[in-house]
Amino acid sequence: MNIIQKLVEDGLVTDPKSARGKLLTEAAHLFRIKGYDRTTVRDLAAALGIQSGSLFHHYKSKEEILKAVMRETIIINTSRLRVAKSQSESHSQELYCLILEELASIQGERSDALTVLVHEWRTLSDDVRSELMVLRNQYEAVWQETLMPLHKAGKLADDPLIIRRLLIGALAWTTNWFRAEGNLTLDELAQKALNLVTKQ
Amino acid sequence: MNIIQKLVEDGLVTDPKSARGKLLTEAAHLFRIKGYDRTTVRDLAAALGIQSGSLFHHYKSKEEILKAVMRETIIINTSRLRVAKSQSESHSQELYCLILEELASIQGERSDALTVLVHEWRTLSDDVRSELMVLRNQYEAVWQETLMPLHKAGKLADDPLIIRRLLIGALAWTTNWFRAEGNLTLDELAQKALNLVTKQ
DNA sequence: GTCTATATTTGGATAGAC
DNA sequence: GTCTATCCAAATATAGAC
Repeated sequence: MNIIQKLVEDGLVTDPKSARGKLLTEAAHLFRIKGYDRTTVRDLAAALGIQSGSLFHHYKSKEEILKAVMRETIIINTSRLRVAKSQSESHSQELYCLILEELASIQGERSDALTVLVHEWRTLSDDVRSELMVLRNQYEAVWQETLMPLHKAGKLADDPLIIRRLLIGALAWTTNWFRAEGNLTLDELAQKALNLVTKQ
Repeated sequence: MNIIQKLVEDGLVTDPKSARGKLLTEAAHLFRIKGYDRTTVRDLAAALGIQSGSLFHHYKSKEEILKAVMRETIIINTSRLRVAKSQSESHSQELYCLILEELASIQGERSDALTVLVHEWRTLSDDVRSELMVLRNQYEAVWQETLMPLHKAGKLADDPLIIRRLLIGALAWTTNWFRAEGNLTLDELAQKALNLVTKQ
């Protein structure tokens, strides 16, 4: 069974096939390409083929929609990281898997939601932001659990917190230039990023 | 004479002390902390101590203000890069200077405008974006003039285009975590970034 | 170069019917 | 769960006086 199906069954995320799920998918897409502020509730409703008033049956405000998009994205991606890691046999390989998985999330079919998460973070009200921060910290903890042992083994180019911070930016930015159709594959890119942060 | 004074005299940027210059400085600041879309012309006018209608004497639309902020930022920072490089005696040292200078721009007194440049790029209309792209390419050319010889000398961890792309993201992201008051200095951070992208 | 006053549009959100 | 109709607030931009 795939990750999302399991999370749906556990009641942690919305079923993408339900009305609410489609709303979130479409919202993520529009928020990504137009930006949250420039996406109107009328835009979103039109994309779903319904009237704007109908949206408020599902969420009580536009920000609630953004919050839901972000919350579910973090939950899904944290699960993806955990699964990706679990198949590894060494910490080095774990790190490669984490990098590849984060790149895949940024470039893949759920790229909309993850891009929105990065771009619209400051758009959130303080309350919502700190609520979501708890989840983000869990996501980052998965990285640190791999980076710290590597650092202790002397295999990291710098300390884990610095490495991760530089890596977040470098990987997130790929959304602005990497294209799957190009002559560089995702695996190759992940390998290049791994090379930069580990000692040879 | 400092860089900005020279650019003002050459008519390339607006004098920061003029009414228009103050407008741009304040706009950069508000666009950065609130985002372009959430900054209203009334916000901007209030911050300047004038009425909203008065803004349109200087620029004919809100987007023209954003465009001016970005245009001048790229011009100023391209000049800064060139000056920073010119003091170097080797390509390696040049690269260090470029990294440090870009970090300083992101963290320093002109950080507002540069942050806006990165964050609001997609906010621009297609026309304005391609107009500004010409200037951005000039900025990137300064980097490539240093990176390519280093690569030919076998001192770069990967090819110049990849290195620069990963570096852009890593450096831009520092705006989200680096604080000058912390125990890491900008020079140390620049050195760490340099270490990652060059072969030891 | 700034003010006042206002035109005009657009946005988020609500209420009640179906 | 969606529709229709609409309220209300907020936003960009304009016009003409000073």
